Amino acid sequence: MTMKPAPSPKSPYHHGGLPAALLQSARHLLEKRGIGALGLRAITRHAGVSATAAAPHFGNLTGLLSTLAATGYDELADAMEAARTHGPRTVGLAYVHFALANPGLFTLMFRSDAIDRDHGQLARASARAFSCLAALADGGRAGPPGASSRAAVMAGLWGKVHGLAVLATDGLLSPLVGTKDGPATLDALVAAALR
Amino acid sequence: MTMKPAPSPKSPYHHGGLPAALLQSARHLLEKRGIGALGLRAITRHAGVSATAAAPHFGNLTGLLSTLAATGYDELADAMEAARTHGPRTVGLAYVHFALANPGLFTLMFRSDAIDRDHGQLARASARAFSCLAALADGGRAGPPGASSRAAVMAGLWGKVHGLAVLATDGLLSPLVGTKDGPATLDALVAAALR
DNA sequence: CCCCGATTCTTTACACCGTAAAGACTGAAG
DNA sequence: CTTCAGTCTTTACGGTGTAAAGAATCGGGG
Repeated sequence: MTMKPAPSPKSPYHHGGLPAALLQSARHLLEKRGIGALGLRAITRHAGVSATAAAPHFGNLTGLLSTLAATGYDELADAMEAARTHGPRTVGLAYVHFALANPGLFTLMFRSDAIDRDHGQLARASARAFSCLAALADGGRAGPPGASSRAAVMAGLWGKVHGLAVLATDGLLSPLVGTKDGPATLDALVAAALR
Repeated sequence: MTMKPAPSPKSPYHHGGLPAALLQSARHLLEKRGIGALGLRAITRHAGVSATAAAPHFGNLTGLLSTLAATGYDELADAMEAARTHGPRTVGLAYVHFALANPGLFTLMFRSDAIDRDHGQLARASARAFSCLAALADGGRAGPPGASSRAAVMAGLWGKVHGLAVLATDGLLSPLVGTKDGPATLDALVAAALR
């Protein structure tokens, strides 16, 4: 086996880590200039390669963005699993915190017209993230008095958490912070709403 | 005052109701072919005018889409106000029902990178729709034992309703219907989750 | 060692997009 | 009748995603 030769930045051919570099450039543009700046030409330009250099690795723009969204779902699942050790109530907070920490990526992960939900890597990663929520819903289900179906409590929990995340990242919750007798920060508002 | 001459479809100039016709074409394309098909050229082509005919009325594509989104917020506010007479609990259902009945329009209404939230007509209409939810949150607030702040119950209610609407229109809730002992239809799932 | 196929990356080209600019046409007011 | 403001068309420009063909490089089998 040959040691990886620490990609020399001078050679124009065989970049060495182009896929990772493109994903990094895409994520950088996504968070710095918004989702509207996520063009194939902008990404490749930022990575210093020609406009069609992504095709051998990702096929087309949708493939690249789907792979990027997959890494987002992986990170989200990791965050939720880590939060589960701090008690089940904190995993909803972890969901919203991930969205607020990576607003562009979170938005991309739910842009069904920009990504391909059948993309292998993306399908696997999103299934893992969603199963975290399902496990949480099962755990939080009380005895038989409520008698809500598994699907209903899952939808209710996911809906509330996801809605708060979407509204918060879109800035639509900001008018509610700082109001009289209300929470002073977005985090506090979300935490209070999740009770 | 002169009677409006019932726009003759033969004269190429002075269409008569171009703004309304363009909005109708846009909405048609939006629901039939998805939000990705909402291009200025596609809309004007469908309306039978040249590609730049929308500029005098809407300025640019963002202006047209913002106006379309404004009509969506108006319809949503109407639906919620109508539902309020059937008891406060049904207005959340009205929110989700509107999203499911007009998935493309609902998606557009929250695409902050495709519309201009400062657009006059849009800002007015969305403020009206959001104030309906605020009123609902105020009405549903129980006595002092809960002691949740106004902002917190507003965020919780809006978040849950909006999250269910978004997940449902994106098809992410469909895998939950028809499961063992679960609701058989999307509507039933949403209604159960909103309890 | 050499060569050859597979892979990576570049250049070129094409169709499409949003929209700025300038011209043709129309309705109405003076 | 004249004029003017508003409407719609044509043309043109820079931008996009990506298909196609060529140059450069790597890896493995003679």
